[in-house]
Amino acid sequence: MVMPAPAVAGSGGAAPGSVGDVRRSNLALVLGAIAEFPPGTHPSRAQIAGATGLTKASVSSLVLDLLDAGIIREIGLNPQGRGRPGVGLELSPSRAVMGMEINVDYISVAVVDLAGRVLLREVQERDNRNSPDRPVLAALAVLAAGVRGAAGELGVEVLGGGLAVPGLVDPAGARVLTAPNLGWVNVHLDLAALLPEAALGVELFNEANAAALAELRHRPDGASNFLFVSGEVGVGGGIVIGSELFTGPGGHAGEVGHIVVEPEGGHCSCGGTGCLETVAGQDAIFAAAGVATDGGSRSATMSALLQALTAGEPRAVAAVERAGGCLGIALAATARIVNIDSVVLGGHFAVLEPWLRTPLLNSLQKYAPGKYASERVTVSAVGEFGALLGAAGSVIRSLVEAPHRLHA
Amino acid sequence: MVMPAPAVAGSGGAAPGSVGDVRRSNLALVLGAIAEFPPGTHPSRAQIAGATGLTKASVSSLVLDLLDAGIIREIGLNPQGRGRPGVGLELSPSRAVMGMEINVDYISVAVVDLAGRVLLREVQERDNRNSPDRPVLAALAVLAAGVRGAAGELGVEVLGGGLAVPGLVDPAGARVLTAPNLGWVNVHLDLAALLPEAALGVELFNEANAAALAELRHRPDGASNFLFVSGEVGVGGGIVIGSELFTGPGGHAGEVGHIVVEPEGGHCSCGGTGCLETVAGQDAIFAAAGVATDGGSRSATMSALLQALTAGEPRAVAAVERAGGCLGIALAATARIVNIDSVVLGGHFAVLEPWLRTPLLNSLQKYAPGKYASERVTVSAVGEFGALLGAAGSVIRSLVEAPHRLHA
DNA sequence: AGCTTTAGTTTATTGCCTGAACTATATGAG
DNA sequence: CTCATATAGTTCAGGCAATAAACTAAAGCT
Repeated sequence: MVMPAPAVAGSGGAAPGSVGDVRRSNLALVLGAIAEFPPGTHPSRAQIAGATGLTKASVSSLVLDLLDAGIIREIGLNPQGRGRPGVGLELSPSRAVMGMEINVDYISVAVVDLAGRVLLREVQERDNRNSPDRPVLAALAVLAAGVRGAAGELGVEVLGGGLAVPGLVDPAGARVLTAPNLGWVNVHLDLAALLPEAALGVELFNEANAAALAELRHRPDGASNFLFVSGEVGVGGGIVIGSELFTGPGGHAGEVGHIVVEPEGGHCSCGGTGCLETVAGQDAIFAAAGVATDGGSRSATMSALLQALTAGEPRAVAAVERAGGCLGIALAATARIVNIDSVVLGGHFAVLEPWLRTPLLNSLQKYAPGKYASERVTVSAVGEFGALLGAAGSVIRSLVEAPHRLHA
Repeated sequence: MVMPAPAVAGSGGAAPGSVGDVRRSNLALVLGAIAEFPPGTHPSRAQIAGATGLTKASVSSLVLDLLDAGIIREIGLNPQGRGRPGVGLELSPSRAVMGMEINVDYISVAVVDLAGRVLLREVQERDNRNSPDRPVLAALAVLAAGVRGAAGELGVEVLGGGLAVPGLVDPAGARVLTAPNLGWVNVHLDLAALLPEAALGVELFNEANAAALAELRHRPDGASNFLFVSGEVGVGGGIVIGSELFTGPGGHAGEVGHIVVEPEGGHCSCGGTGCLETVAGQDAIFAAAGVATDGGSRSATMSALLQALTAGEPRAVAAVERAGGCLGIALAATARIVNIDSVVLGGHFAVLEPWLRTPLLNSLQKYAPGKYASERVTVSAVGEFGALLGAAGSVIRSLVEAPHRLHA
């Protein structure tokens, strides 16, 4: 069940294909095969040979490199009727990466081992709205250092990290171009300070994109093509195509929150007019539903909305129905442009799904008939920690795709 | 100027990376380097070595294979001041592919040599509207056979072909899923019959996608990321990202004609509501402008529209302005979803550009400020033969990317 | 003519994968 | 208990492709 088209020159450079590239490519192929085995099952070298098409001899040699680098380890035996049992292999549980998230109401970190298990997680409530970047990053660094220390005591080495933020990030690296709800514009982050001396450094992700990757890993239906819609204060999106995040040429694809859904609608913080976010963002829904309570916490307001919906209060119901209808228009456009037929609702869209679903499906039927089957409109499987887990998972994945970056 | 990230296992299969894959990858790398040199300049082996990063020895060996396969040939000498002159190389002018197109009002074929020169072209007017597929394909086969014979007399061998049709095609191959203006639904085409015994067979393309690829090849600005919008009876689109056609997971990305631009608008032939095509398709514009002449030819109606516009007739001007405004809404959505910042107008959008441009730019400013610079909204460089040339070019390109399919 | 410069080829070396033979370790039959 | 069988994993010779460096080829310059 492996099937990646093995590319040789991993690191995207202009290097021509040479013989050594084959080694790198096949290291990633073998490591990817190990990573893709179902959790709990530990493939043997022979099984990997079967899955990848490489010979047993090659796999043995490649596995040896990965063992030496400490990326994988041998674990137990796989008896199988007759014959010598295979030696189980798994991604090393003593190597890990750190997922980190900065959001409007909190900062959080998690340590995830290479096999994808969450070893530690810590959330700190913190009002980051309109807070400058440095103190936020300093607080995050303290949190990260503490968790990293705890991981060290468990004998786990943190190799690198991923940081998710609710805004557009510079795909090249360490710059947040705009994060309206944090009040950040073109902010350069000192990512290295978050995890000093980590072998792989820290990568920066858009929150919705990271959450989309977490969905990819945890989807029960195993979908490999979908749009993840993240409903927070803003409305974000992450497009997954062929089990890869699709970011577009500039790195900011999937901005479903700013698709025009009401040409004569209101102004948006992005400068546009009639964007989905002006109808279906949290603030917009709260206001339209009449539950906005300035000063109150966001989760309290959400509780009030849910209560109003349960009570069948017309204003609340109408607000959510309008949001659902407009979400449908945006998803219809997405289906036409990137030819996606599957949607995962996250954030408040997941919470409000019982009330949102029918107007959404009606809208999709009206504007993009036949493009989305109703069973392809689903709710997030990972919940509120999606961005955190996705940021970590993405770093693991990039290591799996280029293991030579670590020793070897 | 070469820089493709060289992938080893070209043919997408599950084959693991072996040593021989390096050879295939580098054959494509060398051939690509030759193909990308400006027309008229013929690179030497040494120049290719510099461009690709391979050593002179490797290039010599790879070039020998390509010469043996007849894909390239040596042509003249490149003196350069001191030193031994290099031997020029170019894609073989005695090998060619055939571009073919079926459209509403005509069928056409062209023979294009591997260097991209159009050797022969033939257009046959024919009313294919609501014509069944077999007679159309039979007529096309006759036209193709004639042109192929003429090419043979020039000493040119036709290796394969590409066929462009105005509808959604099955990415796997030979099926037209739906072509509303031909009246075709789920039609299987016997492509092999078009070019019997051609080494590479015949590939099927969507018309707008093929035209987008032709734009890519002929753009004066060298843009490698853009949306091509094809205005015909229907409105189609082709998305080019990183010099590659982006087709999405199902193969039908870029359907800009069916983005919702007027949520309370009219019904569309696709079953949707308020699609761009209902406002900006040729029939819609003609009707709104009051120049619809049933029975008259399409080009006569277009002339009437241009005359009305030049005369400043309010109804015609308003129709085009409305189309431009709605086109802006669709392009705004595209910018958000795939993060594209450049648009090429084709078909009637190119013809109407003088009247369309201002309302389009105003609309983009209103709905997606900052996403498209006005100089990134341009008119097609290839004109009406885009689909034809693009279909041929795409087949050449696939040969360049996998030269081992031919002899070698 | 002879020096310099650049193009292209030849040769030895290296790295990696493959295939086949070989060793290791389990189950099951007699 | 022992031997046949089956499967896992390793070792070793062979081949292919790229590299580096030396070498040959063909021009201009003095």
